[in-house]
Amino acid sequence: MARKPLPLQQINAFEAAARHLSFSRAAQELNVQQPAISRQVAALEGWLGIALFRRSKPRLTLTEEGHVLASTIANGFDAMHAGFEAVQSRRPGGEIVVNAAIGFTSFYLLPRLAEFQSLHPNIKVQVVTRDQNPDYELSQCDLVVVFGE
Amino acid sequence: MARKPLPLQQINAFEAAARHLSFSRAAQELNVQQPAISRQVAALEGWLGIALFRRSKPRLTLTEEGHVLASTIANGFDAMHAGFEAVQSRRPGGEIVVNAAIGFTSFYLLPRLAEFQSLHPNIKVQVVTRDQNPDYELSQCDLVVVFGE
DNA sequence: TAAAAATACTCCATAGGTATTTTAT
DNA sequence: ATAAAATACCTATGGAGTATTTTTA
Repeated sequence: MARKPLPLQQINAFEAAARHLSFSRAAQELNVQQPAISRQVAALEGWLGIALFRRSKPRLTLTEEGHVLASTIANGFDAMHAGFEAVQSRRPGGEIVVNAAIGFTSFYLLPRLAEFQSLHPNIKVQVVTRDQNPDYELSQCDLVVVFGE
Repeated sequence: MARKPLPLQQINAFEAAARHLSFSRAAQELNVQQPAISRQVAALEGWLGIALFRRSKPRLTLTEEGHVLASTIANGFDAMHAGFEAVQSRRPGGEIVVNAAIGFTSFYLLPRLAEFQSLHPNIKVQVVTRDQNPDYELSQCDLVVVFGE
């Protein structure tokens, strides 16, 4: 069940460097200096015991192994990006108006509201207590809590 | 061409926590303390503005969004693991014969050999100490360590 | 000789550790 | 009562920055 830990920082640097075929430009993209990329990539290569780039002019080129690794890492990143997209797109927004008696509100609703809010931070919940707002248009509420009848 | 940066550390912590459904056990797996996981996951949730876990006893449970994210991240990690497998499987095998003085061997070489071996399990390293094998054919060695001239 | 990468060195911010409190059952 | 997560506070190490050297076309 346990996974071998992935050297994620190094992977990150390598992924950018592989896309740009340039440590300097990769550094720009990640908002760091060129030596940072150089070191992370070197560390990854050292760890693997495999050269991932050919340091030859006029531009960097990927070795065979570098190619393989770069494309699978790209797939991995794509998968994760897609996951974030999916999660963030299903964030429901909007507002809910709940109408309930004051007792039910204080003893049941409010204690549970915090958790709900932390679960759905961008849903606005407005609680209208019937006792204090007797004239409130029930038709404007999304949820009305009634006991007995 | 540039990608949005992924919060990889947080993702890593979350991935382990999601698999174990426990911050404490995730911490064990990653060889850190429980608060580290707690903070990384909290940071990720804060960043997304979405709760990924329901902190309820007897065990942690994933929210809907947590589920989605966990499985896509798992896919991403799988892809990367596969990439490393692929690259490492084409690692060179074979045998290296190292010739060195006994002092250097015991104080420098041997302490580092274990790590090298775990990194390259299919490279056989044979260490020949000069002192104890004075007649060994140096030409049969792949690496001879010499100090002074 | 010019460009990009590697290296040497210093330093600091980010994580992580320890101790403790809070929470939920 | 207990087991796990959250919080507070401190520390330290990994990784970044600057300056410089090396490489190679």
